[in-house]
Amino acid sequence: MNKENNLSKNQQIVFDIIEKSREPVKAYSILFNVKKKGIKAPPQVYRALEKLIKLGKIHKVESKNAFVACKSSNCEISKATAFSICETCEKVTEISDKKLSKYLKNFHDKTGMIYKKYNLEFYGLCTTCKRS
Amino acid sequence: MNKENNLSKNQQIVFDIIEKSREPVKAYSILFNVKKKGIKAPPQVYRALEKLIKLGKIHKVESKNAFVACKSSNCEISKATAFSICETCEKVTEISDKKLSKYLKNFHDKTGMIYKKYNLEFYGLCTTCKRS
DNA sequence: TTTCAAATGTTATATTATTACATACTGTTA
DNA sequence: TAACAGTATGTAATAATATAACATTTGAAA
Ligand SMILES: [Zn+2]
Ligand SMILES: [Zn+2]
Ligand SMILES: [Zn+2]
Ligand SMILES: [Zn+2]
Repeated sequence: MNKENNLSKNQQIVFDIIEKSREPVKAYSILFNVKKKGIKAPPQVYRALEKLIKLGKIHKVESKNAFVACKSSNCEISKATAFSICETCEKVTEISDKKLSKYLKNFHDKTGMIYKKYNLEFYGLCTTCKRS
Repeated sequence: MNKENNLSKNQQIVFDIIEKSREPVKAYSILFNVKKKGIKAPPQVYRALEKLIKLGKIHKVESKNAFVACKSSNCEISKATAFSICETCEKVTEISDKKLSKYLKNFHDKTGMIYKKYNLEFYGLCTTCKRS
């Protein structure tokens, strides 16, 4: 365990990769990149990912099977995630919008189901790609 | 082509499976179920799925890698999808809530990105599982 | 009837994720 | 300290999901 932040060795290694990346990282890309650090097999990566998600340090972008570090300091444990995804350049940005999250946290459907978590993914054109 | 609805043979076969199911269906479960109808290989299923999604006849539940028939008559071509997913029984329901979809269609982030599409997945406890 | 786009058939392979089991490390408590 | 529980690690094998590539067929329209 790393005393600073409670991450184990493998968890820290995996987190560092994701945190440094400017784009969502795929599990096998992580695996490839950490071979030199002694992580050799998929389960080691997937376990670290699972824990990091539980801790809210990273999120999975479901439609891309890829992982991003949490950029929104207020989602300690990630129960409410929103992303914008550019369909052209594939850039992914975490949306932290108080109003949006409030709206969605308070949303109830007709059936009376209890919502504990949500994930929202917007697809479109980022400002850079819009211009070109 | 089936004149009734513009679906090709394979598309119709795949759609029928999904439509009849009370739960989201996985691609390889479809494949298994259509072997008897002459569809033998993954690409045949994935192509049909892709087309059906484009047509808005089905949606992919991203966090489950599974497919459901569209229940909301107003999403002809599916650019705005929302689901509720029970974490206990895995039941998935398409949410059609005018206010919600209006809110999300009009949502804009700070960056000025243009949104063309979204997918929202709520996780929680359905009314049945809540009781037990 | 030529033509073109869409759909199909087929083989192989790529990518993503989990199972299963053995071992080691960590902190807590008897 | 010794025993214990919970967490983390290492490793091999395999399951599950998805796509590439290429040949062929079909169907509607010009
Ligand atoms: Zn976050
Ligand atoms: Zn872009
Ligand atoms: Zn729908
Ligand atoms: Zn349920």
